[in-house]
Amino acid sequence: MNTKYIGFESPGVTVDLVIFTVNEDQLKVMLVRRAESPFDGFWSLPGGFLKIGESLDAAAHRVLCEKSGVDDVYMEQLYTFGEPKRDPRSRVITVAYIALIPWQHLPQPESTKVTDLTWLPVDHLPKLAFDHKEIINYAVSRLRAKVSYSNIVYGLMPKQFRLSELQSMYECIINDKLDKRNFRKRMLATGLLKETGKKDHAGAHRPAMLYQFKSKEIVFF
Amino acid sequence: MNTKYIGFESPGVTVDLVIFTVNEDQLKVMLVRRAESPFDGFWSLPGGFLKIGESLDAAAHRVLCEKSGVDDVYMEQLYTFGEPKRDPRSRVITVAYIALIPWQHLPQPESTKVTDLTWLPVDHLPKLAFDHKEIINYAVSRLRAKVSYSNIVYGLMPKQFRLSELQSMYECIINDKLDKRNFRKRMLATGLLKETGKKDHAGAHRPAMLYQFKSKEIVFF
DNA sequence: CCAAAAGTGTTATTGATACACCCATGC
DNA sequence: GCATGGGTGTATCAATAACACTTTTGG
Repeated sequence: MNTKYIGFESPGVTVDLVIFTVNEDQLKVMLVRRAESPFDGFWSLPGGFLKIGESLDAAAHRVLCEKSGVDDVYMEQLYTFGEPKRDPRSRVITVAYIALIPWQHLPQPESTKVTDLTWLPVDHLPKLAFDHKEIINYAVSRLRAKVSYSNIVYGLMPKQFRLSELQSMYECIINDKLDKRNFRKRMLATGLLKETGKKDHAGAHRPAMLYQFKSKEIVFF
Repeated sequence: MNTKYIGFESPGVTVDLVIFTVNEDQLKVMLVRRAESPFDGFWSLPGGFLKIGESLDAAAHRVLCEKSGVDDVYMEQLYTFGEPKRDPRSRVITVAYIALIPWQHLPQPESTKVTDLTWLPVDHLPKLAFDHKEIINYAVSRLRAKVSYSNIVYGLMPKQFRLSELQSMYECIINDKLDKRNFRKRMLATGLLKETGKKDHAGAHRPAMLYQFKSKEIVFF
């Protein structure tokens, strides 16, 4: 207890992560199964208590690595949720973060029988622990908004990709179809992409040029 | 101390307010003088510890009322700052809020000898307590950005105003001149304003039509 | 040779910008 | 009657949106 501030008993402080990926043309979020009361057995956001001496960003990175096995992804603070009753046990405020991971970069894509971790489409979520659905909804709206005025999708793309893959990434997130020619024009006009020179023969048809982002920087349009 | 979470000693949690107003064609922020160590005598943001049972928004409103004497103003959560050493005494994380108050609505506009409260232009701040200058800079950049894609200036205008006053409000915030005809065209095109029918004879010359916002709602363009 | 995704330009519309003069009032 | 801020319209430019066919490859 923080003895310097008598009368202001400190709430617990956690970080919770809304980790997005896109797979099977769906925007999905990572959830972990709770193994204790309250909300025993419910899906919840990955999170944890802030450690003394640890910055908020560091705590978020720690949780990210623990649960996803990856680091070096796009992450930003989302919002801080502090309703008094959001945790029925005691006062806990949580600093929520958004993280983006390309599906291809995940160590174990849906493999093995990890039943305590899953990826669910954001538009069909079951009942979740605490106020986590509210947090996810807010994160989704932030992501959807930001996609339209920044190159934040960068965080969800693999190193190299076809323009058609980039387009369907946008389409998954905003849940709408885009015109192919206008999309390509706009993307190339940003100057943020470069051709790799390589072509992708993976599809069963005409090979596509592979592109990559010139830099990791997220810029606003 | 939160006995349920042994090993995760809780940091203190505060809210800090970046309260903006515009006066003398300058964007200003409210500062209060600290009367204790650390940073004794320095200017700092109004703030306070979160009380048990109090939501973050409620705490922010409480501080707002205490310091400004007004309620019912535009307020939004800004960001949560939690660097381990931001308070040299002990671990404190702070949830920062932005609030906007029309200068005309302030109870005591620079009156009396309140030497422990002041309004300073955001572009010429002295050294402040803690990381408060960083918080203000972030708040200013958020406000400047938001002005360009929302009607957030609503929060800084009195009930009724001339279009020229609205324009100079924009100009103060973005620190740039705007074209009068284009500005009026754009503002009226939003459909958010209505004429009051009244004319303002306060100036020494041709009276101006007074306008007001149709609703308190903040909308994005 | 056929199915499927890759790739490519032009036109129309809309919104943003630049710009200068007359008007109404208080003094 | 004059100084001052109030009030107005048009032409240009830039960005966005709509739209369909040919090309290349794998099988």
